[in-house]
Amino acid sequence: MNDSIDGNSIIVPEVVVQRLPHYLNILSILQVEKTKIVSSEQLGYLAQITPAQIRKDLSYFGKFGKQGKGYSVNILVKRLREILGVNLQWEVCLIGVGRLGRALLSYPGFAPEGFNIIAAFDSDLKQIGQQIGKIKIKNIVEIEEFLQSSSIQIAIVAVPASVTKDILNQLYHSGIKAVLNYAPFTPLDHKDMIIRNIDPVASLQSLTYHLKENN
Amino acid sequence: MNDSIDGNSIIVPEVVVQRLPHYLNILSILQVEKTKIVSSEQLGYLAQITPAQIRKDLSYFGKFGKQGKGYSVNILVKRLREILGVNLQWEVCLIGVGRLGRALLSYPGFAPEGFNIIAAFDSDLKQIGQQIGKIKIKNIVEIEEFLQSSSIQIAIVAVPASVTKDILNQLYHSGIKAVLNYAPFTPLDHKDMIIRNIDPVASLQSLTYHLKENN
DNA sequence: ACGTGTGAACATGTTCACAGCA
DNA sequence: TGCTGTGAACATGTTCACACGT
Repeated sequence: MNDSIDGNSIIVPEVVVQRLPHYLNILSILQVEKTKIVSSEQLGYLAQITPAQIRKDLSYFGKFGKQGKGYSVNILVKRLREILGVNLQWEVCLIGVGRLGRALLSYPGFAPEGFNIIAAFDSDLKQIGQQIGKIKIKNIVEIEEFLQSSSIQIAIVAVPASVTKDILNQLYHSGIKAVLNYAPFTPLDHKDMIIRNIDPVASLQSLTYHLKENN
Repeated sequence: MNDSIDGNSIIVPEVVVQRLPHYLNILSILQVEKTKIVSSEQLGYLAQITPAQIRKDLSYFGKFGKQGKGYSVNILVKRLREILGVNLQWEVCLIGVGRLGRALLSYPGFAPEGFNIIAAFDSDLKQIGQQIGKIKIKNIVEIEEFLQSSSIQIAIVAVPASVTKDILNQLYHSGIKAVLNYAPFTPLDHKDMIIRNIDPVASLQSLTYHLKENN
């Protein structure tokens, strides 16, 4: 119906892709706990997702389960890691080395998952040339040249909102294919460049909507 | 059909609520630029949302537009701020004062939007008692008592994954109604407590799925 | 007997297309 | 005329329910 082995014939809904890291996360914990087999029922309970949805989601990528038994945790972890590309190492560049950018540079959660920040850029002359850990901050004007002689496909953007649009344009023209954007944004869609936004203030604002409602 | 003035009779889809901060963001910029009137067409272009969707989204809350003209930027900003509750001040507590927690404590983006971190908790004895800016870090075991004698409804959680579940339980029993969770999570649903997750690694992993696909 | 994998039923969310008002 | 507001059409996503393999 679908297939994971030959070139994907069926389009996997984006929502499904975004749930996979969550499944993988829980499965990795089960793996550490030496759990061998898990049913969609149990996994659903842990992930707070209906068992039917889990089975449906996984079915986009193949048949991983054993009828009457459940899923092998090891096999499912292995396959999900392959599917997500998490088994690979990814080089990432960081744009913007302000307060937030620096926190991201020293965030210890990226490297163990295969995301390695190998270059950082800023437009502030006071920052440029500084050394942070192994990385020397480069001038943003050099980015296009730098990216064209590298294989970096992912950028983490932590610049002020006012320049985000220009930066995203620049990244697009430099061949960046995926962006994790921390700026409160105006993401004019670029085909072939995927953007994920992280905006804590927007998240808080959608929370207060509900708080306000029931008082 | 719906109404915003009397007690809400129609349930607003969650996706709609989550788009409102984005609209507000763009409208605020227009306001600074002294734009008086905006059509759903223009707003849609800026927000990368179809005009029909914008009109539909707004229609859940009332009729803000003028036929043949468009929307008054000022009025729409004012109303959206009221709808989201962003016109109010919100007291927030922070759980976990590690690397990430400290970055959040000094993040300058919360206060201007009415989100004020007024207390911080940790379980690490080396942290407890320390002063960061105006805040003295308290022992996590005091949190239930503290929250019961306060009106804080929102918590920002920045603790290790392994203790997230316990913390969320504790917050729930202390009457917290909304959580911004930075931990890679296992959010066993608590009714009457809304959780928004921020997980940069999960976001990156759903990005690599697409990068891996076309190579 | 048990739990997966999946078409079909259902629910939710988006877009269309146009009536109605300034 | 121009653009909103909205029912109806359409598209996407979720759940049901059961056939099938072990």
